[in-house]
Amino acid sequence: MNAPVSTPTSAPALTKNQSLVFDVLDRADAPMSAYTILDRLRDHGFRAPLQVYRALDKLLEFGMVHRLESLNAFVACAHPESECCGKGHGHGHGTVAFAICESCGHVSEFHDHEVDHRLGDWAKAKNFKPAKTTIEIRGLCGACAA
Amino acid sequence: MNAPVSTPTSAPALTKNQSLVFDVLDRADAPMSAYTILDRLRDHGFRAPLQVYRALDKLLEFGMVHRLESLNAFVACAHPESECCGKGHGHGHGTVAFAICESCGHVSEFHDHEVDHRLGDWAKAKNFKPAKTTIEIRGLCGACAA
DNA sequence: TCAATTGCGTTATGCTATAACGTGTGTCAT
DNA sequence: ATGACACACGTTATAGCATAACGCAATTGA
Repeated sequence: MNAPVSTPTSAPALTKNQSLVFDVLDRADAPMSAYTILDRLRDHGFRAPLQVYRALDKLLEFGMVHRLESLNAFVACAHPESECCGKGHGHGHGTVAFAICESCGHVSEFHDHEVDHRLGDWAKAKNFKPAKTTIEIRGLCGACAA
Repeated sequence: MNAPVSTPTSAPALTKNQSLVFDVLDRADAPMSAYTILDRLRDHGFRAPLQVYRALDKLLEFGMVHRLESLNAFVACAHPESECCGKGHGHGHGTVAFAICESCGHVSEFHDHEVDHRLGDWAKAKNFKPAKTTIEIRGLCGACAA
């Protein structure tokens, strides 16, 4: 009784734990640490960090969640349109960048093809084979800077 | 007897602890965690993580060391030429990017003005005020990919 | 049916980072 | 000089992030 359950709607079928973790992240308006997610899910039977980390690993693999390296925290992917962020099966659309407001915590996810291109060129010139690229801008969002 | 000691040579005068930490990083051929640095310096009287973290904080502030967010580790700045990386007093030269080999651990530090420019444009358009930008490419270096 | 795979739960542990306290030492305005 | 201040330092304790290693249950498919 622990296998993924296919939903009427979208992409890869999520297990119960994966759904719970994703829903928490998707409803959040700021990144959450694994332990914060754990606390949110105690009422649903979560007791240990591994339950969260295992779900997160899968969600990351599915491209439904991003990890913010500079925060050790996680966010739901902001543009669920089909194969969002690179691996799914489809094409994805390259590296995603994040602008993180240090005041309100809000995160904007965006993509810049030219940036991708420049970093790709550098890699090619150096014979470096990129696996995963992290771009995170920390600062103040428009609302908070005002 | 705990004040910075001015050296004949370069930039900001470092205290004993700061020098020790910097030397360890500078001699390393891969990023080091704070705790690894601590272990390297036990023989020099280091006993606690804070001794390392405090030194690192200053070295980061001086722009002599970079933190790799995706690794929770630190490297000495690769181009010590004068005011390296942004804050010193001088101008610096914008955001630095890192290519991190997941096989041999080697880190290449580089700068791409166009990438800076594009990210700056995005920020301007969104009215976002950047404070610090992280760019890290993980993958395989030329030598290891071969 | 049986082996392989995957998800799950639990306990224990390890790694990363900082809080809070007190000490000593230089600087400098008074 | 002296006292206020800033800063580096040392120590203990604790907080926060992540994974190892064990075993069980269910699904899949040869």
